Amino acid sequence: MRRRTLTAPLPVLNRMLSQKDAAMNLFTQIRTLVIETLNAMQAEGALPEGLDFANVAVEPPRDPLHGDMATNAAMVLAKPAKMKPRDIADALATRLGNDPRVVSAEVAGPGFLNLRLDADLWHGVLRTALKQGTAYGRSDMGQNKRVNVEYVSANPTGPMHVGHTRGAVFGDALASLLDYVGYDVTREYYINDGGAQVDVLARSVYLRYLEAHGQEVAFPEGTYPGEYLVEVGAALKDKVGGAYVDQPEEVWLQEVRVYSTDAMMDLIRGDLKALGVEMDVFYSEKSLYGTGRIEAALKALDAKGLIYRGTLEPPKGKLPEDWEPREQTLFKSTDYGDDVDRPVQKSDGGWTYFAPDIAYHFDKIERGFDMLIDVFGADHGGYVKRMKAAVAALSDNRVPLDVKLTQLVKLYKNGEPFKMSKRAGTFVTLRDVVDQVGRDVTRFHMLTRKNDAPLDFDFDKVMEQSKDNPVFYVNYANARVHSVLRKAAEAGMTFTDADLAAADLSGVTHEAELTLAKKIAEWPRLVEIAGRTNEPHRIAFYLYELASDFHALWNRGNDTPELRFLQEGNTDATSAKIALAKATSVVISAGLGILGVTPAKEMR
RNA sequence: GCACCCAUAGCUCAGCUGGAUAGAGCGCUGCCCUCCGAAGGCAGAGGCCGUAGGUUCGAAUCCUACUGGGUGCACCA
Repeated sequence: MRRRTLTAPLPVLNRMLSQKDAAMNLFTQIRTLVIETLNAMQAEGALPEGLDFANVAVEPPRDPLHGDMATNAAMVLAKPAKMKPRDIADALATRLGNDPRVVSAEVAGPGFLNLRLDADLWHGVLRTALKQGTAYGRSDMGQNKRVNVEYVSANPTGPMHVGHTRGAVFGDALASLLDYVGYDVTREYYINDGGAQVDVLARSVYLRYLEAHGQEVAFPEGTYPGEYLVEVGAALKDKVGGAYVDQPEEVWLQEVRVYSTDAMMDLIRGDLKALGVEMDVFYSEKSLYGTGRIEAALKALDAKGLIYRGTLEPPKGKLPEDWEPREQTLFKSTDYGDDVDRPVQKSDGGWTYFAPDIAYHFDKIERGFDMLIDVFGADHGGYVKRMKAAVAALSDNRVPLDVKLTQLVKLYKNGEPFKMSKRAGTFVTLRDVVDQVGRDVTRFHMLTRKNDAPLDFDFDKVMEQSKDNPVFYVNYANARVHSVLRKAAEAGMTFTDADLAAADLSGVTHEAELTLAKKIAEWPRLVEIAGRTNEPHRIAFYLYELASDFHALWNRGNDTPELRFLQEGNTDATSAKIALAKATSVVISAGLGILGVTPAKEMR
């Protein structure tokens, strides 16, 4: 059966190869062809038995002049097969050349095999994109595994600021990306409402409450003087009247804590909404206290012999002033790759912040997730190892935890650094950013950099309508497609995607057109790479390249009328050209959808 | 002192589970356009991928050691 694939007619081949790969990813299709051919070669004795084809790759060549796709098969197999790479490559080339999809197969360099593919394959890609719409590129790579993406998790002590914004956008895009490649994704926010910072919040709100009662108040060190608490204090006054005035903390602290965190979470939910982020779960840290959850998690670790009483060595090189040896309850995280064991209980018997975090991740494991992802700010980098250790220990290495760190956002205004200072009140919040530049621009721009690289955000530049601005450039490409569709309709030509998918595309042959089609063919592959690496920024970069190829073709139309999408008075030719344009738009829409950006149909 | 992240063109950055002559934008140089297919186009110069070793048929990519930057380092979250 496998050998027959070499001589089977094209439609049969396509059907056979497409079943598993859903026919969407041309690269995996061709890779399958290569593997099948290698199998056939083994059966014929042209290759020794027992070779591992896992490292055989089919990739786009760096230089398009080399062809459409390249495979490293000969080089990877040369050693285990005890053959010369050229010999394998030659034999493989001859056989692949017999496949109707392969126009030419040439050996190059040290043993690369460069393939040129029949133009109809690229046309097929366009048809697939038009038929499947924004589902084109979806993958079953995730096998419906359940993944929990925890992101934002800002302390409920104030509005979200720019740093949170990046984490929110990144986490949200990552979650969408994973959904797109076939994971069952839960978006989750961990509310840090259990620690001492909530007491600080409560006291700050209390001061605003007194202020609402006409008292003169001062905000000592260690309280939050932010204006945003004024209305919370006033609202508290409306609720309880003068009940807490001049009362000791025992009377009001618990109540005000709850009241304040609720108010802050309302604020944060509003911020998230403004950014278009919708969480599936808000998980309260506080809910872990006094419910036995923390104790249960630590007991699970204890059962594995990972909890003990001990005294840590002082950190070398930089001894804290008030250092003194202290016996604590420790988690033996060094068994799982951490540098030192970590305390879970303070000397006064209370939990450290790490304890509820362990319990929280234990809870995620118990909820049955196959994979966990935490998105933290880069300043929490030192926390990664212990968290991974805890998850590894609690799940017996079954549940992988990937921690993604987001680097700083540096703000600029017209090229000048924009200094932030909480004291001076120039504290830039998520709302400031979204209100000024809009949700889409914010989201896209936040993803134009790898998560662990610092990001420049210039309020003016991100709004610029020019090629220099990726947000604009990508949207502009999409707008141009829709402009063509509108113009075509004015000229009496309207096309549904089904019309376009059924159109005769044999006229789409120009190099600039095929370049664009090939870029569209790369989309499913790119998505899988981005999904595998948990790197949504790759989507943004790809979209920029796709837009660039589209604009290049568009510009060619200025000099070469045959390359214009709109061919006056020629419905057939126009439908083929527009199929290409619309397929581009489909991919842009799919990509922007993952990033959480609304594709623009026109520029204003 | 230790750990983690980073180091690629003058600047800001991409670079796929290791692949061919390392890419993009800005800036620079030259040419073209100033046409609503508009918010420019085309071309060119520009690189010891921080340094030194190692693994490999093959390294910007993996390993080791350095150098330089960022972050974090017991009872704060």
